[in-house]
Amino acid sequence: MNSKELCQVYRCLCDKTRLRILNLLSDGALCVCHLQEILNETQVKISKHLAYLKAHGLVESERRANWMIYQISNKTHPILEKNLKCLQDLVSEDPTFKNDIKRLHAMDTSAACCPS
Amino acid sequence: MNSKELCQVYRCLCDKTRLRILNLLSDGALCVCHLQEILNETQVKISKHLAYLKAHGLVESERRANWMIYQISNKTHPILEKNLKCLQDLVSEDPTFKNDIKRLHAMDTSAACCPS
DNA sequence: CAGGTATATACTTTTAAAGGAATATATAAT
DNA sequence: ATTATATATTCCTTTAAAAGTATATACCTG
Repeated sequence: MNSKELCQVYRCLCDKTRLRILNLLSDGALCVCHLQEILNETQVKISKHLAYLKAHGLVESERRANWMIYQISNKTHPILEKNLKCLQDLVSEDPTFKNDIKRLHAMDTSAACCPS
Repeated sequence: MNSKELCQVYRCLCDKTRLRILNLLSDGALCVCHLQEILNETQVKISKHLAYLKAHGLVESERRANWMIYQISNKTHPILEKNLKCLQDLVSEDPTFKNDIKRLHAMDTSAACCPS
């Protein structure tokens, strides 16, 4: 990874919505509608941020029937991995991140869209 | 540190010039003119990026006669420290960072502006 | 094929910030 | 006081990207 790619990773990380998405995906794969529900944001907003993360290699997507399942890319660079771990460390400090995870775990995962 | 502050740290990190500056300052305090010389960028550009980093608490400055000496803030948050360490790890991978450090070490530090 | 659901894209407006040119400020030297 | 040097600030133009509205696409069901 060179300096330009590194900047791009940081650009991906410097938006709160994207940090919340990455935080949730660090816990496991999720479909758009679940992210939308947990973050309580519009479909467009979530979708565009996911597109941004995907365009820069931070996440991958896979279609499952009507749903698109997103997950942290399994080809991530050490730098990104370290940053995602930093993010985990911060979860306990920030109410937003903390609450997102709480809502995720409280969520009904029996729906058709849920990755098994 | 909350999610908003975290985003701001990443915003500080998502510019190549600022990463180069932080990389150099990780090695020790430097005046503006030295940064300018090593990065081979205009005075305004360096000065504005330093102002940005200072405004967001990543660096501190101190006047020494005609010169302003900048250094990594000694009140940095663990998250930032981890990221700066990541940056160090990357130095060997990226020619720009590598070369900057090389130029720094080759530099004559006997000038009046040099922090002792 | 028609209709519904989930997601993506296009278009527009607004905002942050990057970079350059010119100018201002602070200190030092004479 | 004047001049020189180092650095900061202001003004301007341009660009990236965020958010919203509307529309398009993909897949499923009947």
